[in-house]
Amino acid sequence: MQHEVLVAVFQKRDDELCVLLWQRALAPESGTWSLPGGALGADEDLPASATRQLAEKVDVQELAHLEQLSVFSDPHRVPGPRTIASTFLGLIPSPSDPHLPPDTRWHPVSDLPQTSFDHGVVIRHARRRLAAKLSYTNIAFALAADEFTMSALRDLYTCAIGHAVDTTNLQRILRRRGVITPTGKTAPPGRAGGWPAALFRFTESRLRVTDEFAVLRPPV
Amino acid sequence: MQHEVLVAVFQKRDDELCVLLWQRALAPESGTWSLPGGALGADEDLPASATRQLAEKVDVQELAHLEQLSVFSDPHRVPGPRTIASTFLGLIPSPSDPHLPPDTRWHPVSDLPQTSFDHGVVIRHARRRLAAKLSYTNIAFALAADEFTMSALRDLYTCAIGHAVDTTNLQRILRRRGVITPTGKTAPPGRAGGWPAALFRFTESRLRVTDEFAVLRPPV
DNA sequence: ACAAAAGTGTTAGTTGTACACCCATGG
DNA sequence: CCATGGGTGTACAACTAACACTTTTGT
Repeated sequence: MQHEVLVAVFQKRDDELCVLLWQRALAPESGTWSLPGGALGADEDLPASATRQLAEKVDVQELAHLEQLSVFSDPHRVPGPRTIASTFLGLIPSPSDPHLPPDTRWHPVSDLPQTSFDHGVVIRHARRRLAAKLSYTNIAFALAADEFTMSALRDLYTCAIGHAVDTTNLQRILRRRGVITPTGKTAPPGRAGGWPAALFRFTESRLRVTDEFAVLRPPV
Repeated sequence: MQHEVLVAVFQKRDDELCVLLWQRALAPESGTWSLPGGALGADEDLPASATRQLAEKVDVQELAHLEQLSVFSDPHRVPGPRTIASTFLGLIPSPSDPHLPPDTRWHPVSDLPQTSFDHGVVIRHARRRLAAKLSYTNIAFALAADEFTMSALRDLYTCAIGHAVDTTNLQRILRRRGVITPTGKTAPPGRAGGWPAALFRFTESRLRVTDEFAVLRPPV
């Protein structure tokens, strides 16, 4: 019984949420696109393995967040010896361009190529998890730049969550929760003019739940 | 490399949330209390294995809900050959008393005995997950009876979530979300008198998220 | 001057909590 | 007729979505 790790690595690129995939050269399912990953090593746990695989195979170093998703354990999920897959969600900040091997490419999640085995399901799971956590945690820190304008952050939320987001309300929510902090600095306006935008940063760069109990919260 | 399944099975018993544990007779860690589970079979996936183990070893048949928690993969989490543990949360409805082997017993989660290996961590994870899901899903269906009064349901929430819950508001929330439905019937009052309580049932008996987006919800 | 982009403010609606009050029943 | 406990209603606070208006800047 084998054990592999699969990571759905997301990054925002050109106003699209993208996922990192590599194209299989050999059978089975040659030509289809796979998630990065590989066999679990003898003396590492799953998160360590995921980090190592990404560093080794696709030169991804700047992983800002990594979390476990579910385990895929169908005895016949892949041909050959039985292999259990532990899947992960990985996030990379936006202005960063890791060096990729030639068979590896970023694909917009809205337009995926044919994926290998059950990897398409994994990607959908990961995307749902990301969208959900954007609304009650500070997880966006792992996709954003160190410093950013509100409109950049709005674009990030918009493409990651899949629908329009109001900049004003987004700022209100994130500031009240203490998720973002103004730096005091401003960014120069674009070439079309406009008010110089204030710069913000995420207060923390570790996952934190910011809206734990929507209802049935404990009494004060 | 071995792969085992561990299940934290919860039930409300006597106004206490309880978890099912069995006491190890042999080394290692003899005398400590363990979660039910065992090795993953060659031709079953993880949920099937969890269900089978419970049915075989502790005669638990009425599992109303089962979901995956995280995987414990520390190479040295247990002595002997390396064993990866996939953990699950299992729920059993309240008026039900499965036949248990002599070494197996229900333990209130507020007063756990000494647990084996990392099983204590698993129990805490499971409990947190349950408490969280009570507030945004209909997961309580798996702990409640077929029909119940609001005060019975309030007691269930109170002991599962760990703090007082207002009956009136609980009913309002759950009815608005369509989680519970009145049956029209009433229960006779207790021996001290009082208004006969209305009976309700859960609208669905499959997990459903009822409060997906607390904020940043999609436009109508 | 004008358009673009960001800041400011307001309104209205929803949701949840806390709490007071009313009513049916058994002793 | 009273205590008990469930039902009904209201007041209040918190939050959010939607959107109009104002201000600064580059062309």
